[in-house]
Amino acid sequence: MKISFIWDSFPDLVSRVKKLIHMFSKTCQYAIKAVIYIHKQSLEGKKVGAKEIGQEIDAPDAFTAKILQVLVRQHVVGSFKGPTGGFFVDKSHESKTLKDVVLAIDGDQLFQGCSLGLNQCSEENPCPLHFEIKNVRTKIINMLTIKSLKQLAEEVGDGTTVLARLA
Amino acid sequence: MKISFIWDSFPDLVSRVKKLIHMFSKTCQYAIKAVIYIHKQSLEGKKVGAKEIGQEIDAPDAFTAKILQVLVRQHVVGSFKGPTGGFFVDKSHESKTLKDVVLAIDGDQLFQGCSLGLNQCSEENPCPLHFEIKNVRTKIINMLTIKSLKQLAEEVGDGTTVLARLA
DNA sequence: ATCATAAAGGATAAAATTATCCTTTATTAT
DNA sequence: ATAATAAAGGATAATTTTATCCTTTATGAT
Ligand code: FES
Ligand code: FES
Repeated sequence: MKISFIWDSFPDLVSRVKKLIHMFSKTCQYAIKAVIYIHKQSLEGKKVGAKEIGQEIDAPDAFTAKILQVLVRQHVVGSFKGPTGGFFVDKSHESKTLKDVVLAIDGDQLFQGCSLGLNQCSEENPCPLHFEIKNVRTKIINMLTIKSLKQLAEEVGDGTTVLARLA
Repeated sequence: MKISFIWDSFPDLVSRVKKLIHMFSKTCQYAIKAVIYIHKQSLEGKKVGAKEIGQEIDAPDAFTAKILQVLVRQHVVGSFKGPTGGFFVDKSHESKTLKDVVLAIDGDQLFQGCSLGLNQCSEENPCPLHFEIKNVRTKIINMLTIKSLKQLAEEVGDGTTVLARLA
């Protein structure tokens, strides 16, 4: 999945400072997809290994394993070692949401930090975007909490949504 | 402005995959602040140099200069070389908004790309966040277009908002 | 015309993020 | 008990983003 840009062909014409900024870090995108996949498999009572997860979400498996370590420590998902081991979720993970996944991986900058990078978001000394950003944050938090991870897993299960795509 | 984390003190306790993800890249944060500052100075008919801009927005000035090159090429701001030269805005930049700044620096991923990193955002083959993300995007675009750059500059001018903070 | 100034541009360097590999530890099946 | 399996963890590498420095080009002041 190598992404190419039109301006890659004309370095001297544009020589633009290119970037691929998303709302979530790449690591966090993997984490979100991994957790949804684990939920999906847990619906059928299956535990899954890091390798399988990596393949299903189109992420490098060693890196996926690292991310899963964090998620286990933060109790977003559970794990067992050894044969028949793997990652899973049970009753104890029921209350977790995508917001918890994002917090575990990307931290709270998206929710709490100053969007323009001032040392902290402050009502007394606000940056130019401060007051507008609140609506955005409300929507983001809503997006990350409105549906349960189980629901999201079911949507993937019935083909309504997908965790990976080919070309 | 060195940011320290509580878990830096307990590497073995947490050894978390830490990250500082914002909505905008650091480069884009600089760009936004730089453009607002240029507008502010242009209100008083002043052109400003990259060095001064860097200092006012608390960004490295050589790096700020690079960012400004891109913004000039994208016609978000204007520039003149030589003595009495510098960066400025005039009538021809009146219609530009923060959205143009973000597009110039971070590209359109935030507005168009798949939030979970699938090769492209697609209605037919949507990722689990696809339908929810739309509301968020509407809000983000609103935030970046509701106020003119001139307005934002005036708010900084009268002290309502700030581009940098000390501690 | 010459000089000083400031942006433009090229080449590198530093830091952070993403990715891989290999060893250790826990668990299960035999 | 032993061997096989899979997560946990450590070390390191590749890539991308951020940052610096130095040279060239354009412009205005003298
Ligand atoms: S978002 Fe910048 S100060 Fe609150
Ligand atoms: S945001 Fe992922 S497919 Fe549209």
